Amino acid sequence: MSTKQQEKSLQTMRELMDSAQALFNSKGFAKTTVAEITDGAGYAKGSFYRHWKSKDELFLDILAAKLGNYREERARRIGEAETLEDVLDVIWDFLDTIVGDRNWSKVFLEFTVHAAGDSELRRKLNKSIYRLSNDIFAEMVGSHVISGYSAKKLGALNTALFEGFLIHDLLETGELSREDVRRAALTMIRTLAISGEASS
Amino acid sequence: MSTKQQEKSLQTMRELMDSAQALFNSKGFAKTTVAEITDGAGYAKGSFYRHWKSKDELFLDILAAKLGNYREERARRIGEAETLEDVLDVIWDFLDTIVGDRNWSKVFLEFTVHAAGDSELRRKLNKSIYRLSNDIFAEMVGSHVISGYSAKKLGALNTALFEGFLIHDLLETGELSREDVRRAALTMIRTLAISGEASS
DNA sequence: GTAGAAAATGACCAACGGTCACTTTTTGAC
DNA sequence: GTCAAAAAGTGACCGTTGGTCATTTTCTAC
Repeated sequence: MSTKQQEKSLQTMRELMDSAQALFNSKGFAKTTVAEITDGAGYAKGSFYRHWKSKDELFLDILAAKLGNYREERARRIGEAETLEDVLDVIWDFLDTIVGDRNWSKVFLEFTVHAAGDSELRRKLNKSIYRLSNDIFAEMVGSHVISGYSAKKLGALNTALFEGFLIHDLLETGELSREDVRRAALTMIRTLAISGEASS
Repeated sequence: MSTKQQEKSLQTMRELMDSAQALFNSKGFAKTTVAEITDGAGYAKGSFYRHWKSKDELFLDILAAKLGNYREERARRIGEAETLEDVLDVIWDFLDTIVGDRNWSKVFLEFTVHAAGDSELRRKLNKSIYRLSNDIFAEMVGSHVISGYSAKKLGALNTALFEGFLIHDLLETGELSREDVRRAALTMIRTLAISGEASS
């Protein structure tokens, strides 16, 4: 098995991924063409399909590369967290990391919605580590919930508020900062975890 | 000025809009082609572009038609609302109306994200009545906020939670019901409006 | 009945994601 | 060094799609 050829192949993939990432950032996922990606890295269009089955697969790879680094870090900090506030801090630091800069969060959301129309792709995305699964969330906050409210639902609500903020950000209405949302999420989760629902 | 011709033109538009709406519901916005829309109504593709500049414009028209009916109703009920709970009830009834059935809410979100990549389209969508503007929300709930928290931010948070739920729904993770989210929103808004933010 | 205007048509175009037969480069055995 | 097989790289090509436009059909006013 030729190490040198494998290395070359990996190098090409890295170059294409870098080119793609830069383009996704500036133009979004849908508006970036495969030809632009390969041109940007100095290859022909056909080369792209030696490495990925489709543009979607490339995106999943970029996503995995972007997030893989943070799993360990997160696991360690979760172990240290003692209060509900601590846990939510870790979670939101992770979410902030995911979206990084503004443009990336746009692309991220764009792809999420795009993936929803394709059950196979949707499955892969849900399986990917990006979405903080409700099970993990429940495990993390479960011991802090004293009201009897479902911990998994709390996780889903937290994710909903986060992803809703991505839309807010996307449409540039500019009312909320990331910090506003983070604090509001803490307030919501804490109230539900301690007192349960407001009676109507 | 020919009344009969105008009427015929309007009739054609209605037929095309009906065909489009059915297709959007079953296949989503992106995957529905213009040719399918015109075929479904018994016209040729070129006819479509006599009535709309693009598929995007058609969607905005459908949106306006779908929501126009509910403005009056909403205005009346808002006038009658006395407590914060009443106001949020009206707002969430309106939001429920917007998304109607599950499929339409998918399409709705799909288009929102699609529009984000085009500044002109984004402007039109934000201007459209679908997004409950934060100003209106502030006007509606302002008098019930005693904690000093910005009423406009409350509106934006409410919208974020709603739109985040659309994503949740889209990805079919199935943890939350619409009712769950509605109650969680009430809890969040009420806590922030009365007590302000949780201290961390 | 006829001229002009509006509605309807479908062949056509450019752009795109993806395919594939072909060329170039690399590798390992001799 | 030679050579054959395998991998990497190429770009012309395909099907689909949103959108255009010269042409035909239908309707209206007189």
